[in-house]
Amino acid sequence: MSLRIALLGLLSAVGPASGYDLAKKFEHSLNHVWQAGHTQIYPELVKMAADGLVEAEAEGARGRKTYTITAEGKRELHEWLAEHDPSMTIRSEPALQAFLLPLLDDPDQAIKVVERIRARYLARLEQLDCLPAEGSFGRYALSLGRAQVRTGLAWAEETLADLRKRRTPQ
Amino acid sequence: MSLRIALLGLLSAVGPASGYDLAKKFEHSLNHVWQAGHTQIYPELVKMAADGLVEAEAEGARGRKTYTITAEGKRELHEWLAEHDPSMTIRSEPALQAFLLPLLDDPDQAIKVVERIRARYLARLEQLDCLPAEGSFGRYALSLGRAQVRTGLAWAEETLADLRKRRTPQ
DNA sequence: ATGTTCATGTAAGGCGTTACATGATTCA
DNA sequence: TGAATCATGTAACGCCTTACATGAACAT
Repeated sequence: MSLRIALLGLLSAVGPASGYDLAKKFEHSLNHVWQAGHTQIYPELVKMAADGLVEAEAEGARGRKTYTITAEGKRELHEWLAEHDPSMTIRSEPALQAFLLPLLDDPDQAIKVVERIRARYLARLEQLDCLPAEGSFGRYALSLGRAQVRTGLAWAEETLADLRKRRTPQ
Repeated sequence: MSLRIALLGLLSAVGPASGYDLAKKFEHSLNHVWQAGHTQIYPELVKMAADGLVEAEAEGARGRKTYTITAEGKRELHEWLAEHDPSMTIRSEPALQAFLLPLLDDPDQAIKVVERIRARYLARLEQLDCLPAEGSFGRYALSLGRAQVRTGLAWAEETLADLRKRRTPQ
């Protein structure tokens, strides 16, 4: 259901757009919040049009279809935002690897794992830092996303220090 | 694939266990890292047994089946931990709501949304604080999980302060 | 002419959620 | 006897990923 909401939110924020545009926006502005590729977005827009949440406008150059949010779509969006209790479901592969770390007897191996996690967080942080302020629309989510990644990075640094201390007790 | 890994990790850490046990462990120790209910776990264990990663032992009382990790299972687990580049895929409903906040013109409405997010993070933090040290097996993941939740909570507090300032400019 | 970007889709298969369904054991 | 807990599963449906497939327009 949240994919719909994300699409409605983008349409509401940036105005009419094609599936292609929305896929780009996803990558550049919602990336740290929700993920979806064009193969998920195109069919979903068709369903949303069938449900009256968006309207497909006349095709333009290169088969381009422009979608616009409807009043009904805006209503659904606002209702979700105002009423929906956000689920705390989490599936984090870095955290799963962190969970499994004690299985590695060799501290050097554990260090390698954490170094890889650290590199991933770092790359992600750089990616977020390059995001355009973008009319500052996504500012709240961006500050949350950045903080979360920085937290992951800090955890990695601390854990590395800890593991290195254990490796060389003296 | 990660569900398998999580199950192999638990079996490796706590020894032979039933699907029921594993579902409980999931809830009490992997909760902030990965989520899965018994309806996902039971069929997965059957598949894993077919793939030779675990062995189902004789049935006990009340139809209980005990699973043990095999050498092949341990190999897969260690390989994943050592080689797998963790995916950064994230789908966070709180963050999606944060993203959409600027759509609300009324600051009071925005405040309500953030207050609900804050309450959810707070509840989650209390839940984590009640977790048993549990032989401290999940210690690294727990510290990461706690830090992540605290970050979300801090974001909510800051955002509330910011929104309240905007509401009453004087 | 060739490569890149724009633009759209389908299909198969796996992962995840919710609802449904059953029955034994233990404790009050 | 009745309620709670232990213990297992199936089915339907929806969400997500990966791979496949097509073609127009534009820049070099």
